Amino acid sequence: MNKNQALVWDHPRFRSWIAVARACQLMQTVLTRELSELDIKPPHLDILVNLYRFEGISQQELARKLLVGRSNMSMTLPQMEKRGLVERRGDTKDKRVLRLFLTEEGRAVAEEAMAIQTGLIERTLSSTPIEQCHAMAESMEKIILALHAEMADETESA
Amino acid sequence: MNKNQALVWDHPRFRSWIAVARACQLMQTVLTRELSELDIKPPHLDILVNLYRFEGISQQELARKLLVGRSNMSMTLPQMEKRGLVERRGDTKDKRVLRLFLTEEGRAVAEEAMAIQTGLIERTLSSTPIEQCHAMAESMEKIILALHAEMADETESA
DNA sequence: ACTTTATTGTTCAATATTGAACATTATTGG
DNA sequence: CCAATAATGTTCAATATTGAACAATAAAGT
Repeated sequence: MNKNQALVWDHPRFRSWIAVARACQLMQTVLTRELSELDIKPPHLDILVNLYRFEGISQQELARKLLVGRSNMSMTLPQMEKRGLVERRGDTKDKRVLRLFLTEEGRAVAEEAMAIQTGLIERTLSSTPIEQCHAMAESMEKIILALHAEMADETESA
Repeated sequence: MNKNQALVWDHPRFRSWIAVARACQLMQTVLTRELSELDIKPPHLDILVNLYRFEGISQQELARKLLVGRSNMSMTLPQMEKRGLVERRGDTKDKRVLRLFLTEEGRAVAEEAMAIQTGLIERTLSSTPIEQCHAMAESMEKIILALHAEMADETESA
C-alpha cells in the first residue's frame, strides 16, 4: 500500500503545507517560551492585541476574531480581569453584551508582548526577502478565503 | 501610544506572518471537522502519519517529531491502542523503549485520514500556483531552521 | 401586547496538554 | 564490579479548550 503513501508525499502542495504548519507550530512553541517572562501565553497575547486594536469589542466578536468558542472567552477573560489586564463593562443599550477594554497595565503588557512577538518574527523571517514575504501573505489570504468557504459549506450542509 | 501600534502593524513581515498563522489555525479548524467522521482529531492524524512513515519508532522519537512532551504520548497512545489503531511492543535490546506500529485498522484509518487532509489542502491551495507553493515551502524551511536556532539558544542559556 | 425566535454570555462535564516528580533500565567513569 | 549519570516512559496536578445545555435579554412575527 505504498502506492498511496507515495502519492501523498509526492503531492507538492501537501509537502508545502506541512512545512507551513510545522513553522507555525514551532513559532508558537518559541513564542510561548519568550512570553513566559510576562506571565502570559499566546492566547492572552491574541486577546490583548485585539483589545488594543478594537477597544470596546464584545466577547462574542472577540471569540469570532480569534476563532475560538464563546465559552473560551467566558473562562479566560475573568482570569485576565482578576490579573488587572482587562476590564469588562456592560453595554448600556444591550444588557446582554459585555464590552472589553484594556487597563493601564493591560496596555503596557500588550505593548511589551507585541514587541517580543515582533522581534521574534523579525529575527526568524529576516532571511526571507520582503517581496517573498508579501507573496506569501497574498497566498495565505487566498487560502484563508478558501478555508472560510469550506467552513461555510460545512455549516450550511449541517 | 499609537506610535507603537502603528509600528507593529506597519511591519510588513509581522503582517505577513499573522496571515500565515491565521491560515494555519483555520486549516486546523476545518481539518478537525472533516476528520470527525473518522472519529479522530489532528493530533491522532499526526501520530498515524508518522507511524505510517516511520514504523517501529519509539515514543520519545515520536514526541520529538511532533513537538510535544513525552507525557502527551504516554496519555494519547494507550487510548489509540485501546481503539485498535496502534500497537506498542517493547524493544528487545532496550527494555526502556516501546516501539510503535500501526495495526491493520490503524493503517486503513491513516490512509483515509491522509486522503481527507490531502483533499482539503488540494482544494484550498489550488488557487496558489505550484511555483509559489515551492517558494513558500522554501521560505518556511528557512524559518524552521531559524526557529530551531532560537530554541537551542533558549535551552543552552537555561 | 404577546409569543416565538435569536443573540449573548455562563456553566459544566469531557478531553487535551503540559511540566515536574518518579520508577525502571542503560550507560559511563572509576 | 559499583556508583553516578542519563534516558525512557508513566503518573499526577494544573491549566486550556470545547460543545451542549442553560439563563437573560433583544428582536421579529403575529
